[in-house]
Amino acid sequence: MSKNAVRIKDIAAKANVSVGTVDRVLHNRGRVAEDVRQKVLLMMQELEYEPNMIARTLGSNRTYQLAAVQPSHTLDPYWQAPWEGINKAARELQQYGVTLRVYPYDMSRVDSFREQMELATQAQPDGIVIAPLFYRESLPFFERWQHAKIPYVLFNTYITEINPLSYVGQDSYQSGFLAGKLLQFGQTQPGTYLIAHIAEDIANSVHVTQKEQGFRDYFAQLPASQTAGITVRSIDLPYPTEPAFAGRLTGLLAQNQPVRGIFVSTSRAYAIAPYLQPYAAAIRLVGYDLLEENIHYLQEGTIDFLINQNPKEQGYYGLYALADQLIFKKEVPPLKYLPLDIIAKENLHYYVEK
Amino acid sequence: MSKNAVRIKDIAAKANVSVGTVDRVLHNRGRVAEDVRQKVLLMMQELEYEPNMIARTLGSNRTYQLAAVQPSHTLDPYWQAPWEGINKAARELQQYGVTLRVYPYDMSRVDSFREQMELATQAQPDGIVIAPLFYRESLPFFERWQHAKIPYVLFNTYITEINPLSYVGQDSYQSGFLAGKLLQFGQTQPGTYLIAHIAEDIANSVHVTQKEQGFRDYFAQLPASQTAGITVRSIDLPYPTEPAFAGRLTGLLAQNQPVRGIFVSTSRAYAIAPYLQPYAAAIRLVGYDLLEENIHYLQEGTIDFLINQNPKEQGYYGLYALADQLIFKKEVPPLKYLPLDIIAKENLHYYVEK
DNA sequence: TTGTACGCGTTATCAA
DNA sequence: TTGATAACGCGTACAA
Repeated sequence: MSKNAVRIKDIAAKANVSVGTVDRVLHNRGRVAEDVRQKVLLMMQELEYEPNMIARTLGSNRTYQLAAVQPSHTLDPYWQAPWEGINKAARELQQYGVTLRVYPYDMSRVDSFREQMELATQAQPDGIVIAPLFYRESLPFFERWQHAKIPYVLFNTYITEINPLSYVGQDSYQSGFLAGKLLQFGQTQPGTYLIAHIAEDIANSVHVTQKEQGFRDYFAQLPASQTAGITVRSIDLPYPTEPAFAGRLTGLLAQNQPVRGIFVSTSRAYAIAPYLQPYAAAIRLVGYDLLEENIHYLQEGTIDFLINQNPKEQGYYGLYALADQLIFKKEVPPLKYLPLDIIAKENLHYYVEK
Repeated sequence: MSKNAVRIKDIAAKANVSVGTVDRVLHNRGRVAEDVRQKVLLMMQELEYEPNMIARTLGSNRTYQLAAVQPSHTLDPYWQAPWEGINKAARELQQYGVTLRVYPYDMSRVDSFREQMELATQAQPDGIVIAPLFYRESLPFFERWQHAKIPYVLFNTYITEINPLSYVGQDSYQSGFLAGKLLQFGQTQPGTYLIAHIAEDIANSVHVTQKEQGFRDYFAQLPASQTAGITVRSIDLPYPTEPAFAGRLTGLLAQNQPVRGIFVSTSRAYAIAPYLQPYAAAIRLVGYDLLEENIHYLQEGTIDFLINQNPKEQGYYGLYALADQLIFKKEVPPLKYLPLDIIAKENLHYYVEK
């Protein structure tokens, strides 16, 4: 052991009290005379006491029930990754007495969300990680948790006006900005750049709005010499399976001013890719996330870049934020932005491996 | 605690022996009858015993002296990051009894390398992480370590023909390939693409050779329609401070066939950037690593992309590989490629923050 | 308000 | 070749 490990016992000796007393001031359990308290506190500072977390978790038989609320990973492929990240963290934290319960909801049904949130709340966990895709429906639960002093961590979707322990995720605005660069970079011809929202309820999704803002701001900040003849448009598309989808899309592509690039604001770039194949490299396509379908079109060349939001890491660090707070008593940053990885065909395999 | 945690005591009871005996078979300490040994082993399997690492490290007062050998972070800015990563890991591992000693060498002096390697070896550490920039001079030490059964982990620079516990770093070939894409992407005009080696002893550096190979292969795999009129050349430049440097470089830029892009094979893109400023965006520049000088030119626009080799993570995971082997008895993958992050002005701030 | 003693799961020592 | 038993540092009843 690091030779100079200061123990609770050392403080007790130096302060002429018992280890029980030191323990009480250490955890503010009360029942200790003020003057004694001060003396112990002083000794702790002098000796630079650092609690031994190993011994602490071994000694206390405390367990921590953590809850995770996210869209079902069996219903939507994107949510597989966060689910894995959360479970990976849970396995690592098992030896610290952590048990995890996941509450998956159907992201196409608000009532499913509310139902799972209610279940998670009823279980009275010691902490909650949540991807709050439904804005309005989330708020009342946050209030209840705040009142019950249950720490909760947001991931994937940021919601202002509330005070989570932490938010773990990507900076949507910056990712939109970056998408703009990837579409326009090296292109000199005039034409149209599209941002496509596929089956999104934009009004209820801060997320997508921020991406669009970033995307538009990229073009706005370009020098005038480069923006001449360039149009930026946003389009709303229905679910890819709807009959209207194909018609709407091909209509857009057949317009007078040629389309130079399309930025898909969600992970559904694969739905657009087949329609771009006839245009070969003439229309750039940038989207999000390493779904199997996206990977396919990236390798094939129709999708030029994918922006990876590190979904697995989002889940992983989300749960760890709770552990840092509850178990390790570390300071938890209120905001943890994960890097936006730019993935091209050539560096793809690094990401699919892990 | 996970209620059904099987303890050494449970095995002892089920096998009708004492915990001492179980401990002996668990660690192959010998001094135990073969039939008893088999019985205990069987019980362990039946109960699916998983050792409690927390209790183990608390009980054993073992300490682990680890050594790190890398170029001095005060002499070359690149090595600041790995140094930080190693130290971060060391801090986290402190409570597991890990102490770290760093042996920095002057990367411009072979004798300094040999000297520090000798010191590290003399200290008889329990494990070593090393960035072996000097190929030939490393080999004899690896042999000594192998003989002394000291596990060692390579990072940053891969050396074949030896058997380290693990290599942590980037895939040089792929990064060269990727650099090719970033230079050529979206460019249609004919011209020259350069790969510049600045003050590199290429013969003794597998590293750089692999980068060049990847770079050339990128252009080789392009469809013929895109490679017409394209030349790929490699150039060796002296130290940026040498008088010959500027002359050589400006001579290259003034040639008949216009230069479309330059790929700098090391972290010294900043040395070339000033000479490209007159050409504005006409010549793309791609390099490695987030050094302060590189960041400056990236923000300013002269450098288009930087490939980040995750140097901090290299150090961090390098040390952790040793800990996983020695302390946590986890399986250590022989190869851990870190992602090649593509960094543009727009996503820069994620990387400088962390 | 304070101190004592035992338990957490494992390692390590020493006696049998 | 075995089995008790005291550490490891801390939490926590319970007694004083």
